[in-house]
Amino acid sequence: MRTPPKFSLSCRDCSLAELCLPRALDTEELEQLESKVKQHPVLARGALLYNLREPFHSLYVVKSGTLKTVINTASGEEQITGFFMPGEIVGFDGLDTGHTCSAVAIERTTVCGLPLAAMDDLTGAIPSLRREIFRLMSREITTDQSMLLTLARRTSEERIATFLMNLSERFRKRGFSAVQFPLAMARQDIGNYLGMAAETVSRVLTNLSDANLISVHGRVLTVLNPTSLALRVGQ
Amino acid sequence: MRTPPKFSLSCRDCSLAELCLPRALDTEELEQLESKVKQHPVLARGALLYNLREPFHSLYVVKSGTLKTVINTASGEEQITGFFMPGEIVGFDGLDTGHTCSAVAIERTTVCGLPLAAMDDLTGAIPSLRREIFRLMSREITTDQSMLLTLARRTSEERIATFLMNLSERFRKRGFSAVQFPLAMARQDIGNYLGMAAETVSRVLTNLSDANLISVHGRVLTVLNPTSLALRVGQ
DNA sequence: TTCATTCCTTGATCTAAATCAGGATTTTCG
DNA sequence: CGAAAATCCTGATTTAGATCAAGGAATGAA
Repeated sequence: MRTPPKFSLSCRDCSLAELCLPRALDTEELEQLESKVKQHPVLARGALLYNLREPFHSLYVVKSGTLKTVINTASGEEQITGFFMPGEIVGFDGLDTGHTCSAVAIERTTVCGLPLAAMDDLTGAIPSLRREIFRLMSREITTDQSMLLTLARRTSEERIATFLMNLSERFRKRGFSAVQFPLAMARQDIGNYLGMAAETVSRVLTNLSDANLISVHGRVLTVLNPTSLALRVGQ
Repeated sequence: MRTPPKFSLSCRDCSLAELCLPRALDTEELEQLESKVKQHPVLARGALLYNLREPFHSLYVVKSGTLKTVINTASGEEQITGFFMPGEIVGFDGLDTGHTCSAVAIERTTVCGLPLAAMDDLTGAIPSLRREIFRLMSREITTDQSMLLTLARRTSEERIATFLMNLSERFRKRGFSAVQFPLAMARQDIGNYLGMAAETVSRVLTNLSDANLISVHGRVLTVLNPTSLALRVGQ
């Protein structure tokens, strides 16, 4: 069996501003923001970016790799609340009373951060940045809520189809291919996130492959028939 | 059968500041905020506070009654994403590209609002208000995410127990009884929210009543054994 | 009050997906 | 590289909860 092409996505020389706040700021404001952005050491697979209950330190932008956010329950169980791909911001959960989940790298991942103090100052000084942060947080709320729609009373196939279409759309928005992208997370993690057993994830992916809607080679997913796949979402 | 006592919860003469931003603002700032808060006509049962896709107009605080937020899918199906009780803020979903859900009164409800322009000005002028809004939005993100935990791989009893404990805690925080409170929403709505059939909601409530953990009379729910009920959550 | 509507409960049946089990494949790392 | 570990796939069985069905309370309007 041929070795599947390994590929990874990254935003080289990224900055928080470039990646996440397109057109919201003018050049001077961008520079102000840039100057406050801190680089962060590379995260190995399994490394923590921040931990549950830790006080808020920074907002982070993923430059390359993938993070998952996890709620750890008392009994050691874990529930994944989100995956974060290059260009996406993670950390909004921590602004109230510290982080309510942990952020873990599921592969080698690089990020940069905007520290709290800088965020506090800049959002006061730059109205358009303030509005942009409000917008981004609002979008996170919307995203989480649409996830409720994905979980409640949906079949396993509908959940997987929704998940794949969602990934595709997010990669497209960030300038990557919407048709072929890495599926960095394990079946176990997908199942955990979507509220189903890993075995079921596997079965559904097999079914979708057999129906020629997708193909999966190693970590690389290809959408063969986006239209038909969208139908399986079945709103 | 005796008629159950009807009771409703309300925050009389409430203001956004008093209800939601305790201790964050000084007297002068409070007055600034107060002066911008707009009263809103009473909402009858079933009335819309705002509609899906409507541009953002205000943040609203519930003074009395209950609202639900609903995503309407193309096929006419609806998914409830949240319930909002007296003292809680609704509308954060609209700050990005307009409202992504509708807010509907499930009983006679009164609210007051903070218009966008006022929010924009005041969050610029008052750093502590800005931080408070960030905190409130962060909390909404956290709430939605913990809902994912409630929905994913939980039994129907665990979901209902979680839902009831959550309501109890929210009423307690707002100064109402944590032990006896109104269950304003229909079984159908609870089921929709928790991703289960209305019949199952009914069965689980019956089981919990039979086990003497709760009692339900009309719209009034009483928690008879909070400790045992908490165990049914099964983290 | 009475009637109509909506809401709630309970029972019987059916099904999607969990669980259990085993083997195959891929990845990791010394 | 090669062995160990992790991950993935597929089949058989079981079960929680959906669905179908019907009668009973509560609510609201006339």
